[in-house]
Amino acid sequence: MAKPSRLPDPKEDFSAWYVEVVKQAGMAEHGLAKGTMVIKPHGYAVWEHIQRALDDRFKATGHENLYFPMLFPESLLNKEAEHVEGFSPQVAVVTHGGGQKLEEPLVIRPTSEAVIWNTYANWIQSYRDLPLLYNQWCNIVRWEMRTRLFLRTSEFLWQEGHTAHASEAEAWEEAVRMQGVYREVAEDVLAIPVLPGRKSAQERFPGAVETLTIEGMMRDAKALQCGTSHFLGQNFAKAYDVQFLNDKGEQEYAWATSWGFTTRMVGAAIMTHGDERGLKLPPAVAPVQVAIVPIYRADDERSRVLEAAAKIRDGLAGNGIRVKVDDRDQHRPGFKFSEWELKGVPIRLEIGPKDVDSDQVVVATRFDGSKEQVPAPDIVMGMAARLDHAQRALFEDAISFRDDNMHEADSYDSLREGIAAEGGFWVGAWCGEAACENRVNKDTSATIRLLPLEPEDPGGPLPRVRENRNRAGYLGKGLLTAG
RNA sequence: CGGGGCGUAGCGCAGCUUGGUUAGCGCGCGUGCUUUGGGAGCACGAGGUCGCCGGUUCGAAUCCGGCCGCCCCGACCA
Repeated sequence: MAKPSRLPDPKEDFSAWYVEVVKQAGMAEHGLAKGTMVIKPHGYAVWEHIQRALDDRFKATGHENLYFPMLFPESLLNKEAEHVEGFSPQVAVVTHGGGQKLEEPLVIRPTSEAVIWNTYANWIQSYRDLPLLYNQWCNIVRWEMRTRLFLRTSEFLWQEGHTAHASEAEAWEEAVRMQGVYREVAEDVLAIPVLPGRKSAQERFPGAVETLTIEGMMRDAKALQCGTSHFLGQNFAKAYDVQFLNDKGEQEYAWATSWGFTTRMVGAAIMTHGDERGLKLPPAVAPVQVAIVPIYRADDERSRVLEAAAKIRDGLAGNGIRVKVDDRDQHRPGFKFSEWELKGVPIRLEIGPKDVDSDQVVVATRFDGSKEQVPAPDIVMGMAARLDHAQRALFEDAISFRDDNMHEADSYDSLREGIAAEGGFWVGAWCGEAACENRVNKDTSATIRLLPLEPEDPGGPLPRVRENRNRAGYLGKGLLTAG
């Protein structure tokens, strides 16, 4: 069997395991400035697949990409009261340029509502100009006190959608639609099961009327916010004076949404699917879906084996599968097996002289650790199904883990004791008062991760909500706030 | 901002208490040979402003003062 792992045991020290696996698998490393991150090719490629999955869906739902500047005058941020209060503590400010002190400091965007709505004021005059359905891919900077690779970095990559609408209903629909897109990408692409809902007032985005969220459970049974879609009402339109003439000839403030999905989700995939051997990447985002490890001794074996490997590689690549032949001479097969497992490659093919002779290939599957011999001619045709199966298996495994760690609390004591003893997600009734929310946090270190999306709708998106539907909340230990 | 840790070769570390002449070890790296079906072995070799500034001393990685930076645990947050 396998040699002892060189990674920390995720069951004993999940945090240490996470940092080590990110580094050893070649996903990312620390940058020079505090909290910054160098995203390495293996990590960036995962992000690129996430980008594509999202961007395709944005386009399909009628959005266009554009780009706004990273720098804008500090005063712009100050126009929306809650927004400035929420963000000013973590904004990086540029005070000098060209060797001189700037007359007005510039902020590095922590998010772009301010700069975008300031510009939308010029773009929107009539209801005929609406809706604006725009998105931008960019980096942003938030001066966080505590940082972790991918999960919370001072600078991170994301997309931020910013839409403007002529009616409240249309904007709300948009916010819900994009939450749905996020859920689809989280679940179908990253194989991370998420619960959709809305945030409590305290947990809302600064300046939002409602914040819709999708929440995932990581392997330490803690929650991770996986994407948010905000219904901003008319708050930003009022702050930046974005009015339009409606079809009745009246001036009206535009209705807004914004929504974001970040490089955090690379970390989320790591924390949802990894094990003591390293990553388990969902095939949909795996930079390499199939790694072929050739095994040989002498030169004649080498050429025979590599020839067979190349043939399979070409067949797989021809079917659109991301495949790589690991023909490095400086490493032996055992090393390569371990390394590809660490890097989370879903399928590994082993081809040696014996296999070439018998026209077979050994197929090793990462998610369950299985190995089997398969006739070489069947490999190419069967691979798409294997990858689909791996994708589903990761998702289903994550669902059962989450369900095993989801509980209902029927009293305050059972909630408090349950969280302390078992952690995980807890569903319980909540009176809606901030004071009670704070008390729960103080007593248990848990936060309200989400509330039902539509309280009145008995067929609403939240399962297992108690009878008093608009008073129920999912409580998960916050990933970084739990004690 | 509190608490803890660390800064010595690409990475991980020892050396520092008790100052001393060519600053070590493991991994990695280069060359060669033997190896190759679960993280190879041997030999030779390359690689260092000991975080920065100042002080003490005949002599500082080591002692003293100051500064800077990063990581980890909380509070803030995607």
